[in-house]
Order: sequence, then structure tokens, then C-alpha cells
Amino acid sequence: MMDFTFKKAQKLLTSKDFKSVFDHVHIKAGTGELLVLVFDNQDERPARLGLVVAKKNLKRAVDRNRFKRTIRESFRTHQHQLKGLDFVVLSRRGALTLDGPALKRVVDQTWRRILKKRAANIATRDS
RNA sequence: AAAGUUGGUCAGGCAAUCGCCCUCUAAUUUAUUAGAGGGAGGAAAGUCCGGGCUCCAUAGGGUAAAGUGCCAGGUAACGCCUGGGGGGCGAAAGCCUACGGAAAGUGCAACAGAGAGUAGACCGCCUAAGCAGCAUUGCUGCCGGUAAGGCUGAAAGGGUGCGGUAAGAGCGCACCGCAUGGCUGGUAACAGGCAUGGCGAUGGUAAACCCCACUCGGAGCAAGACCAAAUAGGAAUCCGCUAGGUGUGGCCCGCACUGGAUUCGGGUAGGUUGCUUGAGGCAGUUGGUGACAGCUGUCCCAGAUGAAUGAUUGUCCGCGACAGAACCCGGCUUAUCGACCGACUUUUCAC
RNA sequence: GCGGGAUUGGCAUAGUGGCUGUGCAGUAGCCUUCCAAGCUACCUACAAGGGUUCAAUUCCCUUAUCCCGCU
Repeated sequence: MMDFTFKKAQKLLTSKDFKSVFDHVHIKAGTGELLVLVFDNQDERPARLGLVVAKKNLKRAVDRNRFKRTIRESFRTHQHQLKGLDFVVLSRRGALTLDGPALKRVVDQTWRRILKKRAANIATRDS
């Protein structure tokens, strides 16, 4: 039975954690709705997630909460494929146009694209 | 039954799985596991008012600024609520109402108009006399009288009618309005009625200045308190100085600090706390027209700190709106698909 | 979360209880052989709603949008 919990250890908590991701972006992936920055720890630690949702893009608190919950839920179900990575997800203006299920599909696709890029990075580094 | 008015309640339900936050209990590897319980709103929103709480200086005096504005009550308090009065709308139930003072003072009113506030005389009306005419009358119209009618304007210094007059006029009278003084009812706002005045005292604007009455110290949990790396040096006590400077009130008075000596601790990053038992909810009862208050019983009902309520599936229905706590309450305002319960008004029909 | 401020043509910026100016831009004409400059004319505004007033861009209230300060 796989563990799909989402504890505090899997969140980026301090400003130091956020800074390390922002200063050393190894992989960048985005759509019109969101932007994902990835820091590669290159080990088997649990993946960690941080969210940056600007009031400018999503004005109502209800929309911001929905955006964060959807991404957390998707992260929770995909975490075992994402080990060793730290993520920062930022909202973009287009986030308002998607409803919950549609946003979830977009996020799921983004994880797959990041994994592909990571594999390519490792290949170039090894060669 | 239809049309309408008004008060209140609710804000998808149930089940399964995977997850999140807090509390309690137990176990241990001391941050995990297991069990139990709890987990957004009527507006949590806007931040428009009022209070608690905390610090500033102990919150004192004066002045400025600001706010409120029919009366009485409720409340911790309010710009809120309840009841009543005046005014407006409606056939009614009912709804709306910044509703003190312009007979203390100052100011403002474009354009038009004769005249815009100590009124005014443009067109007019009347008039001695003259001319015409048999005459009713018509024309010109001195000295003057007059303000009814016309014109302008948002507004023209009481209104309507009758008398009166050369023509007119509160000039006189009646009714209405206004003012003053009693009276009656009401806690009061106010209402009713009487007498007198005789409109030369009195148009509008106070969300113009202002006057009157009442309220008000300032900041805000990023308040504040505690534990504490690195780095840099400060704090308390006593003595001295009232000149200057500093300080959290817009300003003044008033108040505290400063310089020297002695003594020893101080506190930025970060963390902890403040953090939820409260002007609390529910039920009953008593008082009150009511807002509400008293008493009795009972319950504990979010407390996060990248910030918790979600996702998937099934099922039912009326197919689910606006929208997410961040110190806490009382209001107001704004957003909102709907559902249910009660009270009242009018019309029609039946008995 | 708390506390402040702003909104005037396409852009920038005055203004005040009685018909909204000014500059740049745009359009048309004049001038010039043509262009530029210059001159003339036109065009397009008081964020939205309600109230006070005879009259509101101005005074008052509500709403919307934007900006700033306090970790």
C-alpha cells in the first residue's frame, strides 16, 4: 500500500527554502494558467511543494483557495514519481478561466513534462 | 383564489475511499502511530461607525479640528435598534424621511428681468385739463396716485373670496396661513382649541461660513509581552541642569528623558505567546406595546501561520447563488440561485 | 489584516457651486514645387449610482477600479 499523505515536511516553509528554488532553477515549465519552478536535490528525499498565489491574478479568496487545493491534491497523488525535487508553483492571470477539473488536468500534464525534462537533463550531464 | 406588503429560518442530503488542521487519551522510536471528538458565513466581504483588549504618559486643563442633530427609551457603546411625533408616497397593508436654528451675524443666487431682498415701475391702470362726438364714449394726458393685470425667472415681500376705490392697496371683513400670549391632552416631540395682532416685524440656501446642544486623547494584534545566535555597544540608580533638543496627540500649558559618577546586563535574525469562555449559544420563565432586561437550567461550538473543510465514486432531490475565519464582539452597507414558516392589506368567489 | 490617497478627451495636466480649459496626438483646410515648421477649424472628457441645491465636475453618501505605507 503506497502512502499518499501530505505532511508539513513536504511543504516549503521558510523564506530560505523558497529562495533556494528561485535562485537555482533547474527546470522551468508553464502554461497560461501557472508557472512551475523546480530545484533538483538529486536524491530520493520526498518531493516538496511551495505555492505562490498572487492576489493580483486571483482576486477572490475563494479562487485562491481553490487553486491551491487543486494543485496540492494533484501533487499528493503524483508525489512518488517526483522524489528529490522541490517545486514552487506560481499562479498566472489565466488561472481564473479554468474550473477545478480542468485545472487538475493541466497540472497533471505539467508533472509529466517536468519528468521528461529531468530525464533529458540527466542524459546531457552524463554524456 | 389572485395581486401585494412585511417578519423570521435554512443555504444541497446520505454513503464509501484517499487526504488536511486542532484538542484529549494511550503507546513508544519524542514525532510518529492508534482511538475518540471538533473543524468557515449570513454576509466570514467593504472597512463606513461603535466598543472590548494592548501600548504610548498617570490621559489632566485650554483651544483647534471632526462627528452627530424631531422626542422618549434600549444598549458596554454607536451614526445602530425600538416606540412615538411632523412631512412625503400609496386605494390599503405599508414604505421613505441628514427632520435643530435663516424674526444673532456674514455670505451666495449665473442668465433673463423694471425689480433678487433696507423691493421695483418696463408695459400698464387712474386722474385736472384739452380735443372729437347729440350721447354712452374715444384720443392726448400736467401735478400726481397706484401695484390689480402682463413680462422674466428656480424663486417677485402672504393666499382665496367679498366689500371698498378715480384706479388700487390688509384699506376693511370672512376663511386659511403667520406671529404673540394663555388653556387642554401628552414624560416629551407635538396635537387641539381660545384670545390678540393686522402682515413695514417673517422669501431661499446652514450636505455655505456660522450659532446652539451633545460626543470625542492617540495608535492599532504588523498592538504588546517573553525566550534568545552573530555583530554593534547600551541600560538602571544617584548627583547636576531647566538653556536648547528629543517624544506617539494638530497646537499651547503641563509631563518624561538628556550631562557626570557608580552598578550590571541589553536584544537584531529566528522562535514562543497574545489566540479564543464570550456584553457566548440554546431552552424555559418573569417584566415591558417593543427594542431589550432579569432569573433558572443546560452546552463548550475553528484557532491556522504558506495558512486547514478538498478530491473521486455511487445515490436522492427542487440540480445547489453570493462567496472563505486570521485578536474578538455590536451594527450599517454591498453581493446573493432559491426553499420553507408566520402576520397583514385589497379584490373576487363560496357558505 | 490595519492605515492613507487618487480617478477630468487617445496621453499628460489645470480648474471651480452657474457654457469644462491648456499642451501633445488625430482629422481637414491654408501656406510651400514637395516635406517640416507655422496659421485656422474640428474631434474626443469630469469613474458609476443616489441625495442636498433653482443649478453639482465641485458639497454629502454608497459602489467600482487603481496606487502607496506598516512584516
